[in-house]
Amino acid sequence: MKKITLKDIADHFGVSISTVSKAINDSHEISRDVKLKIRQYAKAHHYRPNRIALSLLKKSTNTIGVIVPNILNYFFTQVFYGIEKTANSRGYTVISCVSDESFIKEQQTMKLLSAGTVDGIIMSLAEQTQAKGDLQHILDVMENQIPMVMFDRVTDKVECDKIVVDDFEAGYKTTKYLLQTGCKKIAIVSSIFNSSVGKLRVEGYREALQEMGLDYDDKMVVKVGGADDLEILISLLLDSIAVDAIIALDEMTAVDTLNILKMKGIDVPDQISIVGFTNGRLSKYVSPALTMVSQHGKYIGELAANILMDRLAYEGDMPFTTKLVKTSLIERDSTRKVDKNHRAYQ
Amino acid sequence: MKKITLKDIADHFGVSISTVSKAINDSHEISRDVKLKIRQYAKAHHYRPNRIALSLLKKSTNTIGVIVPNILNYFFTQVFYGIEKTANSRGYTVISCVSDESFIKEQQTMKLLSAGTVDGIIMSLAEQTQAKGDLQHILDVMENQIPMVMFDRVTDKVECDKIVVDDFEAGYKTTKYLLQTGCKKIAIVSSIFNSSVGKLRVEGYREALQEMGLDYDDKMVVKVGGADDLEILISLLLDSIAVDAIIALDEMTAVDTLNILKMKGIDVPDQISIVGFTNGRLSKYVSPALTMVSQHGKYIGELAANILMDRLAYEGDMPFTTKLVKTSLIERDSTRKVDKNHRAYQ
DNA sequence: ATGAAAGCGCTAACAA
DNA sequence: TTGTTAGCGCTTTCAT
Repeated sequence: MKKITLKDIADHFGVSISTVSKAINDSHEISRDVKLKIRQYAKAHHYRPNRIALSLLKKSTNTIGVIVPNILNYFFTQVFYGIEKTANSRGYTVISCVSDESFIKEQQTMKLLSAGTVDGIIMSLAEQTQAKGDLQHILDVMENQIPMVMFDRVTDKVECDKIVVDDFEAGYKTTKYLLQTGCKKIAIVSSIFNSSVGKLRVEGYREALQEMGLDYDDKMVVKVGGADDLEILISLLLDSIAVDAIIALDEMTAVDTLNILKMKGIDVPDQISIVGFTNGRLSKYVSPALTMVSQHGKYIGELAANILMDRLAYEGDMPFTTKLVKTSLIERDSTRKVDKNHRAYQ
Repeated sequence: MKKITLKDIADHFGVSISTVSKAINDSHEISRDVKLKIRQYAKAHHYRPNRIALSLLKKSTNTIGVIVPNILNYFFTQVFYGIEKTANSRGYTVISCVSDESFIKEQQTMKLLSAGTVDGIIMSLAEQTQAKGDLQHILDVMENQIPMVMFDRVTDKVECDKIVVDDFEAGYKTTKYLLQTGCKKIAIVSSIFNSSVGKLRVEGYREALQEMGLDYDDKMVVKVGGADDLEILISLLLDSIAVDAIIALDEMTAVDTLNILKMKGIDVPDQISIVGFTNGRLSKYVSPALTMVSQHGKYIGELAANILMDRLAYEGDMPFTTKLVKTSLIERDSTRKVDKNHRAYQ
């Protein structure tokens, strides 16, 4: 059985296409019996109005496009999950694309999506794009009047709705927490030093140190690139400075760091505390279970989808908003307990 | 700037729409200079042909729909990643949907996708659908001439291309391996006893036992539902039988089981070996690192996408195929080393 | 070399 | 109550 259209039904009953259309849309203009037999026939033959034709006519696709940098990253998976669920519940379909942290792929994808395929876009910038700073492809989309929500990795150069994790506060809060547990020499291991997110966390860290009258030392911020050997970098760090805490800016690095320290016979958290970013699936299963910063990925996804769909539904203009989502520190066993006396001074 | 169409360009130059269309598509019918100025103008104004209009005309959307039961499950994330990458490289867009293991949601999603939105579908059945056994919605899609590839959780009731993990062999191989390491009392902990996948693994397990002349005991197969407390179920198991190996049918359960055994002061692997299914991100980070069965998710995704797109590109009919993808056992530290003498007998 | 017209599947204003 | 027509944006014959 081929796909059935209004025309097929019209021909079958010898009526006009518009009669069939009206009958199926339960118009009052159509007589009881005609309506009945047409609807019955349509149901029997699994008639479904062609969404493409509808989209062309209505100039709206009921579809939103999502571009995430890396779907294998649990944070983005969670965001995507939140988006999909929310969009779905409001009758939208989701086209999902992965930029794979590549500028070119992001650019191509934006072009594709802005060619009438989606009503709006939710995205987080690829690392390469952030490093490069070329955002023309995104500005083009905005000029095309396609509403967009950016989350997590955003940029000031584009005016649109944004949802950002309060990464500055997260860096600040985490550092403060470690200081409260009595740590003094806090290092950072970052695999995302090119992204806004990574930079903000480091700034928050810096602020917390400064507030306590501690010096910021560039050597304490270890940058790990794809090809680098984390073990060597950490060894170098530990050899030159008596570190007593490490903040890892992503989950994998946190776990890797933990394992490296364990291999070196260093006790966690007695000798060195570890806090990791992005509370995913790994952290609670390693031992000691890692204290982590949760970014509430699913919530961010829901929020992004709702903001976008609200804008799509709203006639007239809405000002752009930027929502700041706070992180939560999930205390587990890779950090010492907070020193009560010390805390009293805060 | 609003979205620009062929008509806008035609009006601007006082030519016909078809001239513009031809110019943009670099037709030889159009004169050098007209072509040049039109193309230039189009580029300057970011003209992009409307994909929806194209789809309607060509009766093909260059889009494939993917339905996975649970995107938070790393296996499915991997498959999705493979699909997205492959589809993209061949010029296809991916609409991704999550059934959330729900029959209703799967049904709705199928309807949506089959309304002309996609050229083909890749899917894995929701657990509820497998339990219920009602596949009408899927048969409808096939009747609508929409090519489909099912992977992992498939069904005999639908004729289409399929990719299945050789779960029988995986269960068999895993059991055999444990026997070779000297284990005799092997239990299974399953959270997916309703799915074809779960059943096949248990059958493979059974076969391996039988081959060695060992009895299959129903009590050795522990079924964990969502509300059940794994710890209690494992305690009950261990109290009644002197188990020396446990096969966990998903990664989370494997890790949970490991932690429960450790808490009970049971040594892994000396007292009890553990093998888990689906090699994800957790397994290698826990200690002892878990021996796991890898299902090659990304590869399955690539394969599914290629099979589907090959079929879409092919004129004339192709017979349906079912590919059986073998699993790999990744030996780590939660199992004993294979007993060489024992192996000699195999 | 350029344009007119038909048509993909559908809805909606307007006629009958 | 039913039908005719136009049009969403595009390509593709078939004139001109």
